[in-house]
Amino acid sequence: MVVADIPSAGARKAPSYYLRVYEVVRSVPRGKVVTYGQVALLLGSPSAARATGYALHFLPEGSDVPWWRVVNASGGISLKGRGSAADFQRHLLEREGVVFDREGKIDLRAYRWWPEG
DNA sequence: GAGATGACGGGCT
DNA sequence: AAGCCCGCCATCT
Repeated sequence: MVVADIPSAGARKAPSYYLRVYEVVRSVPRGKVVTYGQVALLLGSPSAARATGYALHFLPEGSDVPWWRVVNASGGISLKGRGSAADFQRHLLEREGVVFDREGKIDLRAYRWWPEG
């Protein structure tokens, strides 16, 4: 499924949770990252981390949403099971200057981004 | 409306 | 440190 296929995408009322996830992710500056749970928190649903990941799951490649700037709470990449995809995300982040440690994780204390600051 | 899904998170072992 | 388990959520069938 692609973003254009999301039922609520054309609704005039409040954007679906998915669309709001995209908005938050789009605001993450280059070289910075946020976690799934963090996005959920910013949207007012502290426990919707899973739904957040599910939302990015539908993102098409040509999207203007920098999905690769979203990592899990451990500072690691969650696209396991999709092997190449995980490597791709890491590549995109490194390209922005994000450094991974030997465990394949990044230092959230240094890269985590919050709105308005 | 019930059951299944998934790029999560936190706690416990 | 690495798994395993269970709770959470928005969505899809």
